[in-house]
Amino acid sequence: MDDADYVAALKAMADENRLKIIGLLSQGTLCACDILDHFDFTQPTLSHHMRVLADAGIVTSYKEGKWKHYTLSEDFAAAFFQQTTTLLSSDQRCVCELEPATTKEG
Amino acid sequence: MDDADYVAALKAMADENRLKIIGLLSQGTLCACDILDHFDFTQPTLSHHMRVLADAGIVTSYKEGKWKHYTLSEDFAAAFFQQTTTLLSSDQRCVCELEPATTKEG
DNA sequence: AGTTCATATTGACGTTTGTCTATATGATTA
DNA sequence: TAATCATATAGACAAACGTCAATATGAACT
Repeated sequence: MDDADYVAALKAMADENRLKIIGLLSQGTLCACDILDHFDFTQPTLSHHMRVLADAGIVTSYKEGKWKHYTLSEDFAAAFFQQTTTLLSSDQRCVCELEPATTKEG
Repeated sequence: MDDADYVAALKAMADENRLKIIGLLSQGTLCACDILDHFDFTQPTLSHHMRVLADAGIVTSYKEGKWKHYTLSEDFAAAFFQQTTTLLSSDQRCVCELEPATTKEG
């Protein structure tokens, strides 16, 4: 997980509902239908949120017939902790020195 | 740091430039003018970013004459790590059970 | 008192984001 | 084959967001 991945993960986590989804999945694999039961928003909204979390590398999924099961990515927690440690530790190299000053292409 | 504070912190961190500011400040206190030297954006943009970080409880500041110095909040790192641990640990209570289902008033 | 410097505030603008309704797609069942 | 169920996609919309130029405010200096 490099700095860009860390920012992407933070952006994905920086939504109340997506954070709750992550918390649910930390307890174990769930299908979309089970996840949806925990919220008041519509199915397309959930589909959108799961897409955001998957694109950020936070969750992975597999199909089982009609059902799609989601689970937290295997190495996400460790990588996120490691990046957070790097960011907040005063004896690490400054994160601004690890990236070129140029703007990333969108 | 409760769940709402954690979401607020994540939102504040979920910007590439603000994340770099946090990284800079993890090395020690800096005045706004020194922070600005590390970036290409304008002074009002920095002021806005610092406001966001301060409101999220990530940085604190003090004035010294014309200068305003910023520093990471004393307990931010520990609190952020603690909340992250709670979120991602499979043996903790689910974060969705710690909050009522009602939408927070904006 | 006027000037310079450091920083905050205001308002505008283009972009991004969360949510919905409607619809499409794929799997299963009768 | 049609109906049902699970989920993704498309498009619209309002709100939020990052950035800028212009301006205001406060501190220090001359």
